[in-house]
Amino acid sequence: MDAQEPKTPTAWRDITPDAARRLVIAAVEAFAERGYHATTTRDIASRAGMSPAALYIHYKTKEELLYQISRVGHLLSLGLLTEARDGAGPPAARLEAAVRAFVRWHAEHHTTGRVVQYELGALGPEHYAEIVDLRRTTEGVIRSIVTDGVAAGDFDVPDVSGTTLAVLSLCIDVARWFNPDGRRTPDEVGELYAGLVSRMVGARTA
Amino acid sequence: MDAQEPKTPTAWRDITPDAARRLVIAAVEAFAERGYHATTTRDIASRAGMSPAALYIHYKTKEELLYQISRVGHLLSLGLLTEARDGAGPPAARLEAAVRAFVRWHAEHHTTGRVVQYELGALGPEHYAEIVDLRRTTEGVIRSIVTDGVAAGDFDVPDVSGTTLAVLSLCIDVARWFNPDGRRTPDEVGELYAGLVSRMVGARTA
DNA sequence: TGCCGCTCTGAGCAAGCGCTTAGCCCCGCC
DNA sequence: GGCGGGGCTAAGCGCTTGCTCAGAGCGGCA
Repeated sequence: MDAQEPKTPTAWRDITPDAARRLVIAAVEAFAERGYHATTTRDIASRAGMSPAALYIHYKTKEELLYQISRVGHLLSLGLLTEARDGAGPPAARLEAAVRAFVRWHAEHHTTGRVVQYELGALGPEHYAEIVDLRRTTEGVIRSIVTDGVAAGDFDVPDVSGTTLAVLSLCIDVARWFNPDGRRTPDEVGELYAGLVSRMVGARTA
Repeated sequence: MDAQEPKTPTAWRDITPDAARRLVIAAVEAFAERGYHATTTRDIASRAGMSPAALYIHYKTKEELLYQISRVGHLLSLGLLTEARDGAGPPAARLEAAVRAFVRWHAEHHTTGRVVQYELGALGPEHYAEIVDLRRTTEGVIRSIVTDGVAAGDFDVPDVSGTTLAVLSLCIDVARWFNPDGRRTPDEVGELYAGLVSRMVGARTA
């Protein structure tokens, strides 16, 4: 377990002050490992190298920590997706690029991904609603690429809505099973999944 | 919410005595709704219509309840899968049957499925090890069908291991997003997914 | 009728939870 | 050189948690 050096994932680079950033990183690790409800504020604080009370100087509640992680995580992955959608090239290439980037992110940041994808039920009602909205947007981005492909005659998709759901679901679940000590690198998983998704939408082999 | 009649899912039919069965069903609902750690023994007991203390007559701990649910759930879905694998017909048909059954089960019993698939981290070490073993077996069943298809020249799968993982992942994640009030019935999702998986493995169109 | 054993309850214990408070340290500014 | 305020800690409050225990109710058997 000593391979886990205390690197700062790029996601949290611009959180200040330093203590606040250490707290989010500690919270991500703890939430991903044990789940939100099984994680104590004492655990988060001690991982960040401070006393339990110090947490409350930077965050009002434990839930607010989860909310920040969830918000930033969703915005980042949504950004990757929109970038791919707005890129150049035919729908097939853009869908592959989107899947590659999305999957790569969920593998690379699989701890954050786990929190983002599987702990949102612990959010308070208004934060939950906000996150659900982001998720709907995310789904919309993939759907639009699929729709483009169908319209262009490049894809063969009988059920656009269902297939979109399945593609998104497949990519999201990477955060659950990905193991950095496993056989595949994030890039390799992204490549594999891009190919699988191409087949799912019946993309014309160029 | 009154559409939720207190039916007895077939999975728990043969648990006796009656109170013990009511407790598992209550626990499945509660765990699926809020997660294992956010569920209190008082909540489970009151859903089952009894006092908190009564739970401990039938189960030693709250974790044992989770273990029973996890064990039975894994065995049931594993049974469906092996049945499909050992059925008649070419690999393509058997893979489709497996996916159809597995997905249908995870949609129909999506509450149980959620607990089975997403709460196993809360199991104690020895129970966890036992469940992980069942999961390896499950993966092996799908892999063997894929391998059969490749050997028969019916599938085009560059990466058997990775594709198997993706297929399993896709099916499992149904438990997370499936909504019984949504547009799709379990049968429809099973059908959709069987088609998508066929494409993923590059099955020869019969 | 008397007794046993199974099921269940009311009351409650020890531990751990999220979070608060009072006060200390220390750095920058006048 | 004094002081104000942000960052931090030790202590602990009020509450909930998983779980226990002594005893009540009751059906079946002798």
